[in-house]
Amino acid sequence: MPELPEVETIRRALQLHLHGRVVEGLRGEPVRLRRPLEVGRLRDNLVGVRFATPRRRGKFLLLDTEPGGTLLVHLGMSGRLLLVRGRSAPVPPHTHLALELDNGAELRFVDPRRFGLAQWLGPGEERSDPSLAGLGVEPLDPELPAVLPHLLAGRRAPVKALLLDQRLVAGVGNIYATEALWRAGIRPDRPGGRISQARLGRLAVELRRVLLEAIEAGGTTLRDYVTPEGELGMFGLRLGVYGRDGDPCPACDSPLRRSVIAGRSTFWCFRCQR
DNA sequence: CCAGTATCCTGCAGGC
DNA sequence: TGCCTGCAGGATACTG
Repeated sequence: MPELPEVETIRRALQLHLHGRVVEGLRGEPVRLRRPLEVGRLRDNLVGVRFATPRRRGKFLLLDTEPGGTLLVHLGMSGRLLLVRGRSAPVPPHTHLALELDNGAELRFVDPRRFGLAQWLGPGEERSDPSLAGLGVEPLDPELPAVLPHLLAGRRAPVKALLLDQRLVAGVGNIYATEALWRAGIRPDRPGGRISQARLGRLAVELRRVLLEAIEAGGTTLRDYVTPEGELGMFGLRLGVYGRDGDPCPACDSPLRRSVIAGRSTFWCFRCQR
């Protein structure tokens, strides 16, 4: 469920609490995630190494190690990373991987729906990894406004579906695509190639703004979002339209509508968005 | 190449 | 109370 801001929030927490830690042990089960979890390979490569500065690319976390190699993590819809103090804490269901750290804490990967991913990337494998190689522009990249018109040019698919396509823009998910389109005043079902330059400029600005605000707020809380420290994210961004079918539009009081685009729920204002 | 749909999973809320 | 349905922050393998 995490989108870019949630993943970035986790990355920052890991920067504080995982950076510099050495892996002393690893537990896991060979469960089928998006790709099969290769426990043996993870253990062989991770035990004894030290975590360096964590990176993010789109919704992926890249946990680099010294002297080399990377633990690649994607949280899918329901994945969480938890940093747990002490190893006697009860292990909740769907904990697929646990890294025992040299300060007595434990990094756990929990993912009930198993759409997520945890995989070892050896030095150099990052470039050849299929899901990383195809990722599009980072939406916080200053070049986004210049690039967005080219990405959408000639496309007839709904602009919302295009925003969700990680090969075009990497890191935008259902919530922030929905919110950015509302802020920009663009109907989510409008064909991507039929939006004026000026309005695409506004979309790029609003997308950037909503992502930055969400990062500032430490992500968005829907139901069960939890920071890596295991605390509920209670200071999440206040959403304008997502999940508010039938509620009055915060801008014009018209009842918000729900429709389905690219198989995903979309919320929008018939009056504000054209 | 592009657009649209089905599918992988579990948990939970709401209706009856 | 229980059972059933639909829905969930994602990505990808298909089909036309």
